[in-house]
Amino acid sequence: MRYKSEHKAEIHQKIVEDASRRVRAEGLTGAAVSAVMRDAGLTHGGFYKHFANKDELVIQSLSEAFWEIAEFLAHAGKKSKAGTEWKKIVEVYLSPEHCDHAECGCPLAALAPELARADEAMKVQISGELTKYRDRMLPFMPGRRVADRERAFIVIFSTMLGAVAIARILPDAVARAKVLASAREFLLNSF
Amino acid sequence: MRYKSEHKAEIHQKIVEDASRRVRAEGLTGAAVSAVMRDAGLTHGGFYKHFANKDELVIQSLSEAFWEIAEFLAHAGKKSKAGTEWKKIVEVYLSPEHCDHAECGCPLAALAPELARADEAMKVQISGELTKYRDRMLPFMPGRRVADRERAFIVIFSTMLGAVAIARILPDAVARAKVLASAREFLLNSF
DNA sequence: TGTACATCAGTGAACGCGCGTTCACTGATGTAC
DNA sequence: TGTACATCAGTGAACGCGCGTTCACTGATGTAC
Repeated sequence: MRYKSEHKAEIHQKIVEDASRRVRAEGLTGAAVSAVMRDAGLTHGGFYKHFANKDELVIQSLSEAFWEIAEFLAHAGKKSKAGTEWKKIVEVYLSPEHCDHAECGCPLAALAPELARADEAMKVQISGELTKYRDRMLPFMPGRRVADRERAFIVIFSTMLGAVAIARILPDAVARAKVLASAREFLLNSF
Repeated sequence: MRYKSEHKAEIHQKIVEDASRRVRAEGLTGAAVSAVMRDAGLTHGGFYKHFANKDELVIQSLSEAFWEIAEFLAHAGKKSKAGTEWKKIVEVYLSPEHCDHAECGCPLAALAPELARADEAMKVQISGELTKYRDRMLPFMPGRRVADRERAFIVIFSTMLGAVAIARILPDAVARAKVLASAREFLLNSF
């Protein structure tokens, strides 16, 4: 059968978005070809009409993840008045909702060490995505000079992703909330 | 053939230490049964004379990893005078050496999101190891009351593991050093 | 306007691979007699 | 003291499983004549 001209692009995007959720929820190897195709209502054989190989899907799903979270945090930031956007970003990043929903959260909190172990070709792409993410967040970071905001990005996001990563290990919701709250108070009092 | 009474325990420990390195270097699935047995000079079939299953090895290798890094940081801390131990710990944790050698470093920096995705039975054990790690570090943390030191542990280790995790993604050594230095300066000026 | 053909997203059987796990077997040594 | 047997860490072939990937095929539709 033949399809409308938009059809292929829509299916492609559906696969990428599904893979992006799976990768964040289950790890870099969590988006199996047959699983993402099944979710798109197709069979595994058609995968290679959309992607050259599995790595291409992984890269695109990471790109999607970085884009989604940057969009989400930027929107949250924009609701605050100038100079305090970073506080709002800290609050939503360190919220129980973000902690409990890795599948639509920050790929750094969900995957950072796995990204570090990716092969050379993939790492080039990943660090490119990371740079875009940082540049997107930079206008909202505290500090007057660019260098100050770059340093603020590093320490704020390090602390946030570390706190979320630790919290997610804990089985007890109260303990998780305590970790998130400690990191939030610390950061909000630090700039 | 039969072996000396210590022999089995020695081989067991060798397997665990090797698996601990592999897991930190390559991820929670990075210590394949055949690989760790080959490294111990044995064949894969003998594995089940030492462990009930693969999960048991993973848990023991994580326990080993937490123990090793706690030992290392505690020794570093003890070299400093009372009240400043945490500064020494921050320095060695955020050193390029630690960043470049995940295989003998902190399992949180190397594996945190993967630990969060472990199944229920494993997570119970892992959060137990995390608690032991925290209790081991607590005497060195800044703050007079226990609650203060607990909060200090959370924010200091969140920031440190986040910074190391981000740095390890970057292909450029200078950029990595900058991330580590930013986090170090931030923490040292925060308590 | 009607017919023959090209296109191409999607199908599903098949492949090799690495993995965790099982199991009948080996053989050096400690132990019972 | 010498012999028969039990022990048990280690061996290596074999298993099923899920994975990424390939490929001959399908069939609805656009296009050329």
